[in-house]
Amino acid sequence: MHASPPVAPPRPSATATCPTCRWRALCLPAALAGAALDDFESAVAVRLPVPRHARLHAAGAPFGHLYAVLCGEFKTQCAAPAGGMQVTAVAMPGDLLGLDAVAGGRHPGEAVALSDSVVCVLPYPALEAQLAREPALAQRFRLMFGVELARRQHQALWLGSARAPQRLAQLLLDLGQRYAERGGSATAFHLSMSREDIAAFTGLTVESISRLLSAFRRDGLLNVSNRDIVLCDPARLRALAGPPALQPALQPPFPLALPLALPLAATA
Amino acid sequence: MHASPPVAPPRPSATATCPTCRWRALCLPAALAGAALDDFESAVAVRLPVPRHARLHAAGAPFGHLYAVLCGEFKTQCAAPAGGMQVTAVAMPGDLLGLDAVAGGRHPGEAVALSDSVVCVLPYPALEAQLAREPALAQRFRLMFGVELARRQHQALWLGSARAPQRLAQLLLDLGQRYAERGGSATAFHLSMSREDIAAFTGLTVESISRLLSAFRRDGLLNVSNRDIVLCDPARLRALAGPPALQPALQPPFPLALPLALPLAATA
DNA sequence: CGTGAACTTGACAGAATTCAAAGTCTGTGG
DNA sequence: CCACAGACTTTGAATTCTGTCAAGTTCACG
Repeated sequence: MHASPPVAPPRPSATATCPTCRWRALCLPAALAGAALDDFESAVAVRLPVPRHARLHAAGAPFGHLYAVLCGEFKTQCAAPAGGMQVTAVAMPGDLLGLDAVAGGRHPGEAVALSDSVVCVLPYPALEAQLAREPALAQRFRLMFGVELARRQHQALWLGSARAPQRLAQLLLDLGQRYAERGGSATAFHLSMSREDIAAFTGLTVESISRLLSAFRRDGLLNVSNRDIVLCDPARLRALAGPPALQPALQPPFPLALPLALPLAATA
Repeated sequence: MHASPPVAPPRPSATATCPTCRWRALCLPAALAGAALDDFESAVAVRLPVPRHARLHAAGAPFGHLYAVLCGEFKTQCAAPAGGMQVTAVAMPGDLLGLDAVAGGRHPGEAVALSDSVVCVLPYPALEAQLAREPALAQRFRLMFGVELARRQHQALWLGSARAPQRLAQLLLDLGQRYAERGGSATAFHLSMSREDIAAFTGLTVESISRLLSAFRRDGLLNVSNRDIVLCDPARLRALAGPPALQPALQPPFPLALPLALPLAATA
């Protein structure tokens, strides 16, 4: 039992295609259909299996492709000032990897598979060409960029202002929500991250994570055995975690009707 | 003496236009010229003065426009779980405000002017229309999105893994670098943020900031009197701060020549 | 010149890390 | 199938860092 969404097929093999992909609605080609979708499919030249613990790309590697997670999970991590690795993101099926390299021309961190995974390789120059041809695709791309940005911002929010228990609660709820979006359970799932990964993501130490999980269990908030976790009291966990990230409206792209009202409240 | 880059004109009044704008190379229309630039200029319907401490938009406000900072500085802040405000970003001339709202359809936080400022209001629907017509503009937009994403990621990195002195050093160096990019000094500038803002940005308390500034001064790293700061020993400060964010290559968009090499290093 | 906000400094308490050790799981090879 | 080695996880002190509380000081503005 490895794959995280319990319902997921054990290995949607490297022969999948966008038109039939289970995760298309979450992914970049969500906005496409017909010929445009076929075009996109042929631009996605390669489906690349990445075994657990293998590195999809190194830190500092030149940016050539974006990757769409087809199956499995990834972490991206950067060398932290203090010597360790800071995990900056966790990617699930449908998520895009490599957006943080668009600006710099190289990947700021490395991406490592947390479980046996498959990615779709999107050569960026080819993708850009298609973005220029397909406004709907370009819009979708901006939306996914925006989701990623909002996610990082929210992450910076709680990394900066939340204490240890809030941070862990935030992570667990976020994982659960994302599993739920993918057809799994929001309250019972398998942790693909080790305690060390969780620590590196929350900005805490392994020991703190372990202690917190024990404390949460004592308080009846969750049940955890090895890497299988059940959130028994999501409501209380949410209360503990504080305000959630505001939900990205992934479906409705943009309603074109906005009066140019310019409220300017002075706060003096 | 308010404006941050000492060289800047005191008030590039609301009559400026993109073709003559001092910050165009840093801003969205950097890639445009001629008729396309004029088109963009006419889409930027309004230049809006925002007095110090006034709010450009509220938290949770529906997303209608992006804002380009023409003059002055802004902070964006969100309500933190613990009750206070967490400052999530500082925007300077040429920067875009509101990108974090593209995905959610509403602004996750509020934007407040740190000094008397002027913004260019970009109605997002009109901008999207133009992005569809002008691939160069769209590419530039993605680049700025990417810079913002990389910035947040780097921020999350040090918020998660750095101790208090590193965090403050990181902020001061980042501010200096951005002033330098705008024609000011990287080592001597005016802090438009209050100690409270600095604390809310670094995830520390006002008292810690104050103590750290004093300690840095004792160590000969900097000189600070009120809000005027001079970084005396940038090298040592950099060493203290740890690895900097990798520099976004803002000028060269993308070299179109990338072999599809797929290295797959196992880290077992 | 006075008032209030912003900033600085000190003493103390609490939170989280560090150091240290024991316990548990996983996968390998017999 | 079982035993073993190494990695991962848990738990327990002691230490360090940062926040909290409580002054006092300086600065900006009327």
